[in-house]
Amino acid sequence: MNATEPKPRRGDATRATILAAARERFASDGYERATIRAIAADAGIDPALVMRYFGNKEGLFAAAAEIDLRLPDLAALPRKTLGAAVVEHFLSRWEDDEILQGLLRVAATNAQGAERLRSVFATQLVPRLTAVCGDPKSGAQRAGLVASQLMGFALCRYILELPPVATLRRADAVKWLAPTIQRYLTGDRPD
Amino acid sequence: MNATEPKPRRGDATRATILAAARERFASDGYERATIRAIAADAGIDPALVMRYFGNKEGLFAAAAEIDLRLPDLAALPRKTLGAAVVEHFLSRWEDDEILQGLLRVAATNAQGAERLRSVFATQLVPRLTAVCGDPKSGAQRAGLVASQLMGFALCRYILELPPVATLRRADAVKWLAPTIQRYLTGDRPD
DNA sequence: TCTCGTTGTCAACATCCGTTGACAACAGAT
DNA sequence: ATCTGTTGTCAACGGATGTTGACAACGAGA
Repeated sequence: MNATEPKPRRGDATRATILAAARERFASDGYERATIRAIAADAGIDPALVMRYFGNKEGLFAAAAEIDLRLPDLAALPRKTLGAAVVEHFLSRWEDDEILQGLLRVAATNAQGAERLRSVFATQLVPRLTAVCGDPKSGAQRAGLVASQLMGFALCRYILELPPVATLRRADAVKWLAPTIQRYLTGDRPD
Repeated sequence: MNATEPKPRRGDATRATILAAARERFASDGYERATIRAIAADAGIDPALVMRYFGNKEGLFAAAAEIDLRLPDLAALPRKTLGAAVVEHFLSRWEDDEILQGLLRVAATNAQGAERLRSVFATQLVPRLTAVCGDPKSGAQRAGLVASQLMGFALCRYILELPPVATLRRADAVKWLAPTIQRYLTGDRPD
C-alpha cells in the first residue's frame, strides 16, 4: 500500500509547471505584482486553469511557498564550528532556491506571507537550534537573533543588492558572519 | 534673501497632510497596496489633488520616503562604546519613525524603493561609519555588515514580528547586538 | 467689485485584476 | 464506437486602480 503515489495523473505535470512559474514570479515581483495572468502566461496555459488547480491566489501562494530548510545534523558537528556550518548552509540554501527569496519578499508586505515565514522559523529553526545551543531556556531568543542576522544579510545581498554586501566574496561573508552566529548560539547570555 | 522660505502658501498644509497619510499607508501596506485613493481618503481630500501636488504615485513615494538617519557624532564617543551607541540610536530611530519601516517594506518589492534605500545607505551610513571604523579601506564592507544586522533585526522585530525578536526587551536587544556591531566596526578583518 | 492664480471637487477614462461558468478537446474504460 | 471524467480554452463579470480634464469655490491684489 503506497499511499504517497495514488496514481500518476496527467495534470500533475502542468500543476508542477504552474508552481515553478509561480515561484519565479513571487520571488521577483512579490505578492501583488505577481499576477495570475502573468504566471499562467509563463506556464503557457490559461489563467482559469490556475484557479482550477489551486482555488485562488492565496492557495497558489500557499502551495508555492512550501519550504524545507534542510538543516543538516548540527549535533554531529564540533561545537566550535557551529556558526560557520550554519552560515555556509544558509548561503547555499539562499543561492540555489528562489523560494526563500520569494518568501522574504512577500512576507515584507503580505500578512499571509509573514505568517508562513514565522511558521517556518518556529517549526524548523527554533527546535533544531535550541537542541544544540546548550541553553534551552533561551533557545528561541538565540534562534531569533540568528535569524535576524541571516535574514538581514540575505536581504541586503539578494533582495536589495546593497553593493558592499552583494559583492562580498562568499568565503569572506562566512568569515565575518560565523563568529556572530557562533556567539548567538553558544555564547554567554549577557548579564 | 532667505531662499528657503519663499512664501507661506495655503496649500503647504494640505501638502503636509497628504505626506503624513502617505507615509502611514506606505509603512503599513507597502507600495502596491497603498492606493492613492486610500491615502487621499485618510487625508480627507480628493485623489486628484494628490496628483496635482506630486505628479504621480512615484513622485508621491519619492517625497514620502525622504529620510534622515540623524546619526550622532560618533567620533566624539569612546571607541569601545561605538557598537552600543549605534544600536541604541537605530532602535530609537526605528521606533519613532514609521518612514523607516515603510522604506524597508517597499524596498523589498519595489525597485524604486530599493534604489532609495541603497542611496540612504551610501550617502548617510557609509561615510560616517568609515570615518570611525579605523580601517577606511574596508569601511564600506563594514558598513554593509552593520546594515545587514540592523536591518535584519528591524525586519524581524517590526515588520515580521517574529515572536522571540519582537518580544525581546530593548535593553537585552542592545546587549546582544552591540558586540556584533562593535566587531563589524572595529574588529580585525578576518585573515 | 472685478480679476486671476491657487485650491479643491466631480465624473469619467482606460486598464488591469481575480474570478467564474459555459463549453471544447482529449484520454481511458466499457 | 461510445460514454465519462479529466484537462484545457474562451469570453465575460464586477470591481479597483492610476490618471485626466473640465469645472466650481476661494482669496488676495487691482
